[in-house]
Amino acid sequence: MTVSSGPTAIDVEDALYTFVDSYDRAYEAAAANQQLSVAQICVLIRLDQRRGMSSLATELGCDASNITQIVARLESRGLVIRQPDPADGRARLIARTPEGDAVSTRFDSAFDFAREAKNRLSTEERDQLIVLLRKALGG
Amino acid sequence: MTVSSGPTAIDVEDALYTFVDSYDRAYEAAAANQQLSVAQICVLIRLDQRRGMSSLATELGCDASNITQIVARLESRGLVIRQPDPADGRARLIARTPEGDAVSTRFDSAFDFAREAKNRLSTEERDQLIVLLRKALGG
DNA sequence: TATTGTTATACTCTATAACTATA
DNA sequence: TATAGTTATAGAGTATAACAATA
Repeated sequence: MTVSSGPTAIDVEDALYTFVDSYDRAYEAAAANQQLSVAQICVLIRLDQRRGMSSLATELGCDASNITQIVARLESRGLVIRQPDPADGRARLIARTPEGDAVSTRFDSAFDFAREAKNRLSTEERDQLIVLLRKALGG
Repeated sequence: MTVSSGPTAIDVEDALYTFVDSYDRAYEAAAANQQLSVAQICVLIRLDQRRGMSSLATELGCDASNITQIVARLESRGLVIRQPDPADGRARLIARTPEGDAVSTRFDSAFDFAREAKNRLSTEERDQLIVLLRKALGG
């Protein structure tokens, strides 16, 4: 009876935790790199097309009043603007300003974690990883 | 010239984002299930052995004053206690109460995301996933 | 009536700075 | 002097409730 020295020496759950934690820390660091919080970046990068607040709240899984505040801070920094929705007098369309576009682009450059992870794998390994992650997620 | 219909039809970066996002949401939901924030759970589950505040701050990558407040809230809910450190008059040792142990255990039950992910994979697939995640992380 | 968004409020997370007590 | 922890403070994230305007 011997103890395995292969990959099973550590648990999948540990490996997942380590990876997720690293991902999250890198994401937060990249946001901080642009002097933005994760919440602010999450809104900003979802504005490739202008859109309403409620769809943002739904997609991000938070209350609409939360989006109001985050957008207000982004607007006060000149990264987004609120426009009236010609099709619905109640709604506002949020759009990135040119400066908001620039910050969003710089964030994409700064967040290199996923790109680097990808680059460390061969084409076959990438396919394997996608299959395994999808299977692990179920549904 | 045909378009691939295999796993490469989606990107590794997308798969990683989806997985991490699902993991994070499940973690937060499990914490909320115990009426605790993620920050509070992060402290609570690291108290299997009693320990000082500064080591918690270092491990969690935050300021000591932050730990002071989180511990104060956990203490006010009866989940941890602050004890004097017999070996260092400046330090306090934080320990879980029996109720804190119970909440920590219930959190472990509630957070079934990683366990479920593991259970969807065969032994060989688990080994593959560990290898790929470690390689993707580099170093 | 239902929906979109805002405002007021309250609690939590978080860091910085200043502080006390001890090493 | 350096370290462990606290307190005060301020900005940000978050939800709930009440609200105005519009559909």
